[in-house]
Amino acid sequence: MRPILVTSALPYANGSIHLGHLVEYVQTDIWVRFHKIRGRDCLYFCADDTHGTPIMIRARNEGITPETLVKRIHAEHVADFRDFLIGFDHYHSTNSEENRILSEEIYVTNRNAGHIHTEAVMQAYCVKDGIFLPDRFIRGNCPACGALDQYGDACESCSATYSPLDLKEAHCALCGTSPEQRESEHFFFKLGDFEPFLREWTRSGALQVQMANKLSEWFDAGLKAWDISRDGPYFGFEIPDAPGKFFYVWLDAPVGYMAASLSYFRQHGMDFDRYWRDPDQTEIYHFIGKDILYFHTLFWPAMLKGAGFRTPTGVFAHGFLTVNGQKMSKSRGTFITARDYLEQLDPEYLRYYYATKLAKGVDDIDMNLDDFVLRVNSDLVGKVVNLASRTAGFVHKHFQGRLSGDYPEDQGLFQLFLTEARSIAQHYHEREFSRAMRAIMALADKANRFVEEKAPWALAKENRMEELQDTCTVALNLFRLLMVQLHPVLPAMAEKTRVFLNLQDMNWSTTLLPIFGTAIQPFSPLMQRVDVKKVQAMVSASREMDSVPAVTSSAVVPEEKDIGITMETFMEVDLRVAKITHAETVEGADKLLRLVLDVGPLGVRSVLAGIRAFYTPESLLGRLVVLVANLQPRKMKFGVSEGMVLAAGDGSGKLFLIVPDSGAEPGMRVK
RNA sequence: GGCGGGGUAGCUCAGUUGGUUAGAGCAACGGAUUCAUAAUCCGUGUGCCGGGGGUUCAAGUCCCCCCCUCGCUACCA
Repeated sequence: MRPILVTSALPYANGSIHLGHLVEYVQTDIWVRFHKIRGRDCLYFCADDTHGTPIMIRARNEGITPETLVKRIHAEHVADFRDFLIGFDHYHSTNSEENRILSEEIYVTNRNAGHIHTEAVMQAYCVKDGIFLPDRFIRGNCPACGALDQYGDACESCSATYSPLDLKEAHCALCGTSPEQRESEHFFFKLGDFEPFLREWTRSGALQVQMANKLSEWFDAGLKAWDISRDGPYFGFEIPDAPGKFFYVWLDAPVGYMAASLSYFRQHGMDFDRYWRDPDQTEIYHFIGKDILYFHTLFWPAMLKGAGFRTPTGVFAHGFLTVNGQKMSKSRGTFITARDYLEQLDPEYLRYYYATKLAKGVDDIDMNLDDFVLRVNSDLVGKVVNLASRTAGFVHKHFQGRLSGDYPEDQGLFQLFLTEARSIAQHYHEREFSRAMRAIMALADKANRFVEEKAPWALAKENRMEELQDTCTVALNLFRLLMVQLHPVLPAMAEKTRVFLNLQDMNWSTTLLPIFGTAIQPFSPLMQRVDVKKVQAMVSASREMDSVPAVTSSAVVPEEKDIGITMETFMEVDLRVAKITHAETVEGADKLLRLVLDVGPLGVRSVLAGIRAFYTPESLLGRLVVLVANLQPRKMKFGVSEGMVLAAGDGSGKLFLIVPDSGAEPGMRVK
């Protein structure tokens, strides 16, 4: 069996790891651990993706250097991964000497082979900030529909696409000044040179069929040269023989896989070329999100090919995570960071839950929080742990913690578990984790049925000691097999099991023979049930974190996403035109007026508004106002307020109601 | 608007190349049991398989149209 090298996509050093990222790291980690406990030579590498404009800007905003920012985030990421039991052999950084050397080598070799050309490009430049502005860093009004404050490349209102040059009243998203156009020489990687090679490689079995299909679309559209340079100042590596020009972050990001391994190989006196030059000696697998397929299945293999390196054996894409059936959302409290989770819950709950959902396809997976609690408690605590919990007591009470001297008659269960282990292993290998979990739980059911049938509690009463000990010995053996099979998913619990049963290890092969005649440790709970309250606490903690800067929404998306709220976020506020049908002062409240509003199809609302000082009830009757219709009802001293009426004010206390133009009807949506 | 994925029991999902009365886990309900972290065991499902057409001896499974939903995307990686 050839050694294998495995990677997960590099998280961008611009934000925290969240539950969406973890789908990938958990998936990869399970796969890696599976190979390791089967005795396969397997290494797992990853790194922080550290370069690019967003990092540079964020560091500038925080008044620190990009290096300092990147270092801080690195420490945070490493801690998150460690606590989620992600077992990297090495976690590196793209802002490293190894990465610079390799990036340069890949570039220079490709350049010398004629795969790089230059071309003048017109680009927006902000004089005040002193940088060229990526499209997403330019805001202005849509040239097509006039919508205000749109990005430089497309209008989120009317869907028009355009060049930032066409944007009206274009201004820098950072400082607000209007950018000027400057011409600049850019470097391009001639992807088209590699078309024959890529067409073949993508059909070589390295990709899932869905992904290969997607690629054929891109081939049909034609492969265009890739702009790989950015003008300084830019946080990244300067391009050799091109002062002031830097590698675009996506050029050196995947090289981070190599850099991480190089750093590790140097520390361990291992041969880099054996892995990265010779496809006959080793295998290389990349786990990625489906959003970054383009980089990993076109640019990356082409760059490697052009530089004389081997190409990956396989690229495995997974889908996105939804929570409660919807995209993660800060306002719903479902944008949950790794740390928010860890502060309340055990990482192995999540690892197991993801395992029950993961398969080899690219489908999105849903984390339904109610389902999460029920599933983990029922499967892990109720079925698996319970097996040990319900039998270990007898072993200690009656047999000084010793198992039977010989392995007893067990109705063929041990053998059955071993047979099943073969197909479970196959599922793991094929990344069909959900099938593996189902198969394991089916075995756990069988083991519990066995205990039920033998009724050890009855045997104890009837003083049938030998049968009692035998029953427990069988149950604990079966428990051991289950825990070995779950080891890739639940490494911490597997380790606790190893200690509990006094075993040497929890590897796959050592389970071929049953244990007997040995002593076990007293049973202590191997896992606590998921507490619903903790889940709720996690959700509300996440909701409170509204003000934190947005981070990228999937494994690696390192471009320009960090500015402003999205249209979707805005649309979550349901603003409606409402007609005041009744207004009155509130007894005992000197600032409030009670308004009764007609909101058309939404019915009638009673709202308490703090505008008594500026409006008399009589003056409001029949007027139109704007209501926040989906605000949670607020219980106040003077009654419940079912929404909020919008008013303008400068903070000094004076308020002016926002009034819809004539013609608007109650119930109309404001947008 | 484009592309892609979904729409199967209350929930999460399986359903191979179309072929016996459509399945699993969880939940629910009834019963048993009490060793166990109220765990376990037995039993219980008349589900317009999103809708409408069509192909076929036979369709959840193939073809066409439509609806809903999710994600991505917005001549760009």
